[in-house]
Amino acid sequence: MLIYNTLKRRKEEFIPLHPGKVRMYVCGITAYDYCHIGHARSCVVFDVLVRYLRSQGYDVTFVRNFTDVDDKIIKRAQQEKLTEDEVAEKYIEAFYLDMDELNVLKADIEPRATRHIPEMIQVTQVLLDKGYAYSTAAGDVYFRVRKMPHYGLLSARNVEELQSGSRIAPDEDKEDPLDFALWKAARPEEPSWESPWGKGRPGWHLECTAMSEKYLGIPFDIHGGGEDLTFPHHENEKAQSEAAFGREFVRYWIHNGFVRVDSEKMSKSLGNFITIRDIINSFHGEVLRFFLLTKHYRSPLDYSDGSLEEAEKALKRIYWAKTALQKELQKEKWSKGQEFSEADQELNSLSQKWDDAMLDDMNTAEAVGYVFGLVRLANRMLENKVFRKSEAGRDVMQKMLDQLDKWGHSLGIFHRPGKEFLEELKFMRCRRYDIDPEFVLKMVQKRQEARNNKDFKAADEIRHQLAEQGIEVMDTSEGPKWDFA
RNA sequence: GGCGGCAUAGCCAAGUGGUAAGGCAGCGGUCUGCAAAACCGCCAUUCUCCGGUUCAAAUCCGGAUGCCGCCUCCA
Repeated sequence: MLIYNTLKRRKEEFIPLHPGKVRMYVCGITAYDYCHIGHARSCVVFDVLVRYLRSQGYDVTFVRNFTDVDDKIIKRAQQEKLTEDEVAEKYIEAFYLDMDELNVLKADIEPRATRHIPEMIQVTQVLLDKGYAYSTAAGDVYFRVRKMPHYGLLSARNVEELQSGSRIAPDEDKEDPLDFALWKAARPEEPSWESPWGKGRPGWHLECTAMSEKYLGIPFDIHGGGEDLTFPHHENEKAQSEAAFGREFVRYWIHNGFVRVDSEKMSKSLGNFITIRDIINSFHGEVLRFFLLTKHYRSPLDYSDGSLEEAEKALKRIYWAKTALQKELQKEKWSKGQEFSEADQELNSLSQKWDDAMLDDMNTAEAVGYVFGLVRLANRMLENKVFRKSEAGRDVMQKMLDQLDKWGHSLGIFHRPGKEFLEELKFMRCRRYDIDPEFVLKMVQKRQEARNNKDFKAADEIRHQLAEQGIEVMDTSEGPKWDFA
């Protein structure tokens, strides 16, 4: 598999350190607020990476942390009149609920910073012993950035430029403005832990070093996160880890692109963020997940309500085909004769292309294109009566469904029973447009009565009435059905 | 100011040297009492612009313009 390594700034063949095993660490959330679509993207992207690596036969150990001690949590605790622990607990719980909606799997290990204070103190002590860190009279401990010769390699900047362009607040106690805190001396009213340097709390970057070393060992294979973490977080994490352990920290650095709104980064500080729970009020979680995968993970992704509507329609198309296949396969009698090797070959070809796309830096956008290739193939074949009724056709149909399942397993979508999912979508739409499904059903029944009486004029009137609300009535062999246009 | 990225149809979007995937919208046809879905056909001689390299460029190089990100907490 080819993976774009931020450190090298190019795609590289992914070769794990231990054959068949992948050790992967992704920076999780700071638990002080509800997750927005940007968090959703990061979580979904790395969830797909884990799923796909597993589908390729790798034994993946996936660690995703929770930052539960931090300035923002402290501030939030004061605002909400809760303890820091309660704040973290509240938003971690919310995180899990959101991830369930998005069908994001739990990581194998989900460590929290506050439960690894001794490990962090130990790393700090090693850095002090090795001369990479220094403590101040105030009880802070800082990392000596200039002592690391390759500092800046990951984020493509050099220390001189950082210095000159510095918006870094000079700190009286720091030897150098570039130095960053490993340990912060306690301030009143803030959570703190005993340490050899007095009471205090860990700096942000330290937890990832301590916990990844503990659960994965160094070096490990993949470290991921949003691209805004590249600097300073990952750069600092890398520096302190390599200084402490004296060897390479991470082999492949993977960063996902931002979600944007009106061409601007979605972020807390800009206040233009939309939370996951806002979305799933009116859109199915799977629609959001699908939308997030329709663009390559490293590109910026523009969010709008319209783009979700579009994703919903596209996803619906896939489920329609899935439902049609499932329905055909319920038959019990099948006829002999006629092969459908062309369809079979096309299916194989799509399967190959899909893997090629995923193996090339996880190109889910291209891969989704091949899913539609299958949808079109399935629909086309389903037009053929002989195909639908023959054993050979049945085998191809089953293979199509299996393929869809397999792809869906990696992408974390298309896994719902088709009919059920389409009903759920309909329900979401009713809620979004404030339409009463009972009322619609009544109208549909009324129209059917008119139709039975051959009163097509009255029937059409109801059709038009419903159409004004964006509702289509479909006359099928199983009676009338309705859905949004 | 420094560093980095992006620019493909009405919209979204894939495509890093071999002649423009896919989705949405739209148009024509089949099907239908009328529709919807589905199917068939159409929908970028061209990839922001200007130069260059090459038998061959959306893809490589140089320049211009526009947009965005990082350099401060941020997925």
